[in-house]
Amino acid sequence: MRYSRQRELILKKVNAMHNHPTAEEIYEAAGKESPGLSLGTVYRNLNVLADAGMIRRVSIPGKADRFDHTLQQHSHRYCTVCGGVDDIALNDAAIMEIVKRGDDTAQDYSLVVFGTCEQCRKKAGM
Amino acid sequence: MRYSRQRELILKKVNAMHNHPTAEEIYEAAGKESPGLSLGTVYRNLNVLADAGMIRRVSIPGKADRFDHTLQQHSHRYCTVCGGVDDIALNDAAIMEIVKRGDDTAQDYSLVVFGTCEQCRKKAGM
DNA sequence: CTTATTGCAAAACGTTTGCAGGTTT
DNA sequence: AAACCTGCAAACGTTTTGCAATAAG
Repeated sequence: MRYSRQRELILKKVNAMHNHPTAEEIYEAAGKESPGLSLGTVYRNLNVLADAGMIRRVSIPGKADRFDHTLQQHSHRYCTVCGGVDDIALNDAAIMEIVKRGDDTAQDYSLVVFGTCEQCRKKAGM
Repeated sequence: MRYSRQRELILKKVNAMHNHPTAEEIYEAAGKESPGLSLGTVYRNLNVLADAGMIRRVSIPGKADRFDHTLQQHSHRYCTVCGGVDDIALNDAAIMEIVKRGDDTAQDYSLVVFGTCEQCRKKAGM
C-alpha cells in the first residue's frame, strides 16, 4: 500500500469520529480539510483500509455501511427509534465460543442487536 | 391483507425453496409459473409477507437480502468460499441471553457467521 | 520510469415508488 | 364501489468502475 495524503486523512477521520460514520459522513468531514476530495476516493480507501485490517466495516441490514476505528471483535446496536448505531458491551468471547461450537471453521461473525439506545430510552422514560 | 394470485405464488415459492433465495431468484422461479410477473411485485410481496411474519428476511452484509421460510429465530452462515447461505445450528437461546444482558430492550438480533459450508469443506478436504 | 492513486462521471446494483389499469371484497 | 394489487418504468441510495491525469517510490 503506497502512501497518499487522501488515505492518511481518511484514516485520521475514522479514528477521530467515534460515532460509526458512513462513507458519506467521512467524505463530508474529510472534504472540509481537503477540498476536491472525491467520494469515489473515500470509498476506495475505506475498502483498502478495511481489507488491511486498519479499520472495521459495520454492516447494518438495509442501511449504508458504517466504519469503526475499534479493531477488536465487538457487536453493535442499531437503535430502532433513532436509527443510530453504537457499540454494545456483550460477552463476545462467549458468543464466539457458541459460534465455534456450531461451525469450527468460523472466522468471524457479524452481530447486530435491534434495541433502543440510551438517549432514546431517556426520552421515552425507560 | 387481500388475496392475490401473485402473493400466493410467491409465498409458495419461498416455502418450497430451502436455499434462502434472493428476490431475484424468487422472481425467476415464480415467473416460470406466472409469465408477466414483475420484479416490483415480488419485492412488494416479500415486504408484505415479511412484515406479516409469514416469512423471514435474512440480511447478509454487502449482499442482496435473502428470504427464509423458517419462522423461528436462528442464525445463518455465509460461506466465504462459494457465497452461499445456509442455516447454522447454534444455541440461539444462549446468545439471546447474552444479548439481553447487554441490552435489556433488545427485541431481536441478526447474526451471520462467516465460515465454510459443508460442500466447500469436502471439496477442500477439510 | 513505473505503477498506485486520484478526480470525475457514468454505471452497476438492489430496491422502492408513481402511475394508470385491473382485481378482490 | 372502494380499496387493494398489479405491471411497467423511472427513480432511488449506495457503491463500484473506466478513464485520463497526477503523485509516489
